Amino acid sequence: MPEFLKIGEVAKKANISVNCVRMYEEYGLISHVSKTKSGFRLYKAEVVNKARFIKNAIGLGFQKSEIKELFEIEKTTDKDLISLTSKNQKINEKLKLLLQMREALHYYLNEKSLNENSKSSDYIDILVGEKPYEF
Amino acid sequence: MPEFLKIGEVAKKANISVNCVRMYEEYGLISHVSKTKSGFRLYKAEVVNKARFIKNAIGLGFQKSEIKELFEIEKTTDKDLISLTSKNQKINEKLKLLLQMREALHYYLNEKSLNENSKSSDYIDILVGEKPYEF
DNA sequence: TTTGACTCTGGACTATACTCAAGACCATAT
DNA sequence: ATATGGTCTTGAGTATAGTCCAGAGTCAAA
Repeated sequence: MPEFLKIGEVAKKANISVNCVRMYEEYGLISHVSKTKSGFRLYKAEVVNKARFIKNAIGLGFQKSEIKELFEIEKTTDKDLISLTSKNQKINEKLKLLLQMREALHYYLNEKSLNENSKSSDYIDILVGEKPYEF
Repeated sequence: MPEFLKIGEVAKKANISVNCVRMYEEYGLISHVSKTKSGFRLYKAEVVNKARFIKNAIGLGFQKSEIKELFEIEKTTDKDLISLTSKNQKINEKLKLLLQMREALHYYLNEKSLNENSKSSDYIDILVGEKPYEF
């Protein structure tokens, strides 16, 4: 007999608010398996991972509509692989920018503290992509 | 004699709206070097990169306040390396999630289309991090 | 010198993703 | 049985990052 979770437990485990869980459900990103006779939502344990993922993806600038699309990819026909590769492209663009940011921080944390000759403007240049980081 | 850009040129090159450039400036993320006697803002060419970066960073879920902090890192004393490493941590978390998303998509794009035995639920499991992707 | 494109300031409006509050019901430990 | 805390629905309010508009001034080419 599977143990179901009430909304508060899901919220706590996913580290989001109860209202937020309801919002995600309202938007069709997650769903409950059943309700108690008194109307309490009951969720499968997997929902916690999904909810946490949604929160993280939103923190990465994805919109709920995009996240919904990601969840529905398994239902896509072979024909709309275009939208799939466009998502992959978007992810790669985000990755590229994050790596650029990380390189700039690493430059600042390592090189600058060791090398007095490094100009402080180099950091910003690497950060915004004006100067590639390569050493 | 350096060529300065008017706000419309910055906006066009950075692929954002004129209003957006003004918002970024108002928030202290960018600034103009001078104004024409008639009051038109004049920007250095580098501002374009910075504006594009700001837009991208916002698309990655960073807030303008965080981006401002990133820009001000060069002014930080050696003492607040804590906040620096926390930023690095945040970037690494975002990278991890993006890689997870990319792996799920790759799984869907490659494995699933070739292997009829792959379950469609595997994709979601990899996507939300319930099942690591490793092959 | 007039036309059309650009810029200025200021303020209202929008979209997205929440948060908070009210009033009522449910669950359970003491 | 009752107090405490969780949950329900509905609806209003908030934060962030913008967009849009009005009315006025500016610039440059025809």
